[in-house]
Parts: sequence; C-alpha cells; structure tokens
Amino acid sequence: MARTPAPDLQYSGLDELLGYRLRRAQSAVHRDYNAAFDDLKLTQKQTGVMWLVLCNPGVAQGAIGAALGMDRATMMVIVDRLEARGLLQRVRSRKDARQRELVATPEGQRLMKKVHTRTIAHEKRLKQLFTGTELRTFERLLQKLQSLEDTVEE
Amino acid sequence: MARTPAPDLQYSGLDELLGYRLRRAQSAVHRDYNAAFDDLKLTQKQTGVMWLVLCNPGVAQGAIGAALGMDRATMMVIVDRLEARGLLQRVRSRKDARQRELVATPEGQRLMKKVHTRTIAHEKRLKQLFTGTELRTFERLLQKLQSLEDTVEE
DNA sequence: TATTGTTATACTCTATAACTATA
DNA sequence: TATAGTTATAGAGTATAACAATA
Repeated sequence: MARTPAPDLQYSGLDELLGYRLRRAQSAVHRDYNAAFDDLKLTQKQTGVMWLVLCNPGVAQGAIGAALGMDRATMMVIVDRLEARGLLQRVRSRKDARQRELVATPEGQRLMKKVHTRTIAHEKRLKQLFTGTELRTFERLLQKLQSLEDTVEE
Repeated sequence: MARTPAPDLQYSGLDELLGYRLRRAQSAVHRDYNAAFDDLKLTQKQTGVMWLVLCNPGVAQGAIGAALGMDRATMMVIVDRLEARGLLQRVRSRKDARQRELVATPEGQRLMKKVHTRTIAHEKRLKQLFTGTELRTFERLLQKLQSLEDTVEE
C-alpha cells in the first residue's frame, strides 16, 4: 500500500473519539480480510450476500438486502456483479412476480466452501487477540451501537 | 434509504463473526454520523484530515495520510476535494521541496469550529450508550484490533 | 537511488430519483 | 396505491502503476 512511517503528530482528542477508534479498527480488519481473501476475489459485502443466499436459497433479493442493512440500489450493484461472475442466479418468484429469488450456482457453492474454510481461519486469527470473556463483552458492546440503526430510520 | 422491513432469515453463524459484527456496528455509526453532519458536507475521512491539519498546521500531506492509515493516492483524492472546496491549501515546503504542507484556510477554520461542536454532541450521543467502564474496555478492545495493521504491512 | 507528490486508471460501496411491472 | 426490482447518475474511498521533481 506504500505508506510512510508513522509520524509524530498532535491529535487534539481525535484519537479519543469512539467513532474514530471504531473506524480505524474496522479499517484494519478490512485490510486483513482483503489480504486473506485476495485470491478468491470476494469482498466482505459480497461474501455476506453469498453466505445468506447459501443458507436461505430462493430468498428474495430485497430480504437479503434488508438483513444486511443495504439499500435496494446498493444490492443491485452487488448482485449484478455476483451474477455476472456466475456465482448466483436471479429467478423470478412464482409467489410474487415482483420479487427475484436468489440461488447460488454450482460454481458459487464451490467457491463458498473455500470461503467458509477461509473464514473460520480468519475468524480464529481475529479471536486469538482476545480472551473468551473479552469476546463476549466485545460483541455486546458492538451490538449496542447497532441500536443506532433503528433510531435513525423510523 | 428506502429499506424493506427486517426479514426472518438463517444466518448460519454469519452474525457470530467478529468481523461481521464490527462492520455492522461501524456501518451504523457511519450512517448516524452522516445524518448528523449532513448540512456541513464533511465525511468522516475528510473530517479526520481537516482535524489533523488544524492542530498540526503546515504538516506534510504524507504525514497526515500515514497518521490516518491512508495511501498516498487516497490522500490525493481527499485533499484535492478539500482544496477545491477552499477548506485548505497546499504549500510547497521550503525545508523539503518534495513535500506539500497543508494549512487550513479561514473558511476551513470556520467550518471546523462547527465540526468540533457537532463532534462533541455526536460523541456524547454515542457514549450515552455505555458506562464509563464499558467505554474504557471498548477502546482497549478496539485498540487490539488495530495491531493487525502492523502485522499485514511489513 | 529513494522519497513525495502527482496523474491515470480501475474497482467497490453508497445513495437518490425516476421508471416498470406487478400486487 | 404500494412494493420489488431496475436504470441512470453521482459521490466517496481504496489501491496499483507509471511518472516528475527533489533529496
């Protein structure tokens, strides 16, 4: 990524902001993820969609988007790419012709087997940084932040 | 954002992954931030850059990028935008003519006063979700994830 | 030779608005 | 009328590679 060695700067409290800390942590994990999944060419978001399609075959595109907190238009971009790569298919629903049911192709299923294995390894790598108690606490704290999601929408 | 009501899906462990949880939490805070700063038209990243420029006037562009974990090319995009909006200026360094020192314009300084106030309010809003002990724990846990950053680079 | 910034290029995610086809 | 998906469009962040100027 070609970065300069860390300098010596004033932060005036920037690095004490919870939002900033969270962003930097997420950024570090994101880079770590990309490095670990580089050869599979699947981003975190794409993996999330494929993951849910695998364990909810035939579920509507919009339902996946809602579950992952994504806009309809955003889902379109992601599903378009996954479909173009031949990892999943859209099928017009017979129950409600407005909906598109998503199903993984054989190739998508093969890829997701690798992704599962890789994910377990990556997760283990992350969790090694913490004790069991810390992990439970961490998840609880992260969960609290997600409650903001509901506040904004209404 | 036009989202569909939450569906009832299988997750097969996706929602137990630390990386997933972190991403969703960051996403929620990011949306909350954007909603709170909508009228000021400054993103989290742009705010980070302006913040450091304000408390380190004349610091080199690359030093800011390194402090915020950003690539040189990424910094270019962000600084270009801030400069085009008249919020900061690039000045060729007299100590090392390769470097560009960043300084906030009067307009940038005015805007950042508002941003500071707004940030304190936003931070308060976030921190209300937690006790003092929880906050200290949270920051410690997030810090541990940032150690991944060093592991990947070398 | 190495570093700082630059440009060109490409990819991903996000979102709004207007449109269609269905319900 | 309302909903699911689509298209067009735009903004933002990320990164690689090649290049110029400077050290």
